[in-house]
Amino acid sequence: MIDFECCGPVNPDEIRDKMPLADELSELAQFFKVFGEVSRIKILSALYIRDLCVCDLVDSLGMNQPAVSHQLRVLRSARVVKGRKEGKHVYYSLDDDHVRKLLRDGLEHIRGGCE
Amino acid sequence: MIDFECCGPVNPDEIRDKMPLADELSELAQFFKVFGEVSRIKILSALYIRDLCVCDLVDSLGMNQPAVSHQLRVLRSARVVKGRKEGKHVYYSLDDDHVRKLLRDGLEHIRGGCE
DNA sequence: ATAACATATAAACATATGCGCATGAAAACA
DNA sequence: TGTTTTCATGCGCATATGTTTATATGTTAT
Repeated sequence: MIDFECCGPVNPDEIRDKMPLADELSELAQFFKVFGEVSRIKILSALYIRDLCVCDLVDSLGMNQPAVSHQLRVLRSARVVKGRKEGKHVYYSLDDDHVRKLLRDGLEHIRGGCE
Repeated sequence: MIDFECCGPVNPDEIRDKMPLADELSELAQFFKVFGEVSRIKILSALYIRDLCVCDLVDSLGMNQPAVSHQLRVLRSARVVKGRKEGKHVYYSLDDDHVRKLLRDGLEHIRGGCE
């Protein structure tokens, strides 16, 4: 009877009660997922340097224009970047300092920051 | 001729030079990707409360045992959690305060933290 | 040693997602 | 108005990844 009955002094209900709501967890995962793709990280790290229009991103990153647009759409939906129209161009920028901070912290961490 | 020639006063080389190395970007994306899945976020948010063994996680989260083990493997590989063996059980915990901080910041953000 | 339990792993399947191609929409300019 | 430019979107394909089922590994207790 492989039933995996539990064991320790832990009450499952106690854990569940202390955890964030299911909706919040979904949203949180969705938020992190946006940062978890190389092409999007590339775009974000470029926008970290300065605001750029789509064609700038295409030229700087060596990606297809539709690919850039597609990922920008994902980033926009997640409110990670925002775009402003200037004439023919649409200039994109990181949405807020929170995003900036997250990118900086992430880099620090993988660069072997303090543990 | 759909060529998407560029435009602004931006030198593509300048952007590329200022960006992190390709390897770092890959690693960074990989790191964030680990947090970008509901099942993993669930596990992490449970471990945020206290160290737990696999069967505790199974009971608390209502996930399959192999599913939990599988995701723990991913988390372990990314050095996001670590496990210590105690008798029959393997107790898992968040790897370091960096992870803890990231989870807290993420939650703050999606809960409509200051912008 | 055998049985029971805790965890890890393997294989198969379903789903999600990124990319490339073609096209569409909107704006600037002739 | 027609053309060019810039960007967005829809579709199809290939791949990656999560979940489930079944099984293997390892540990404790009888």
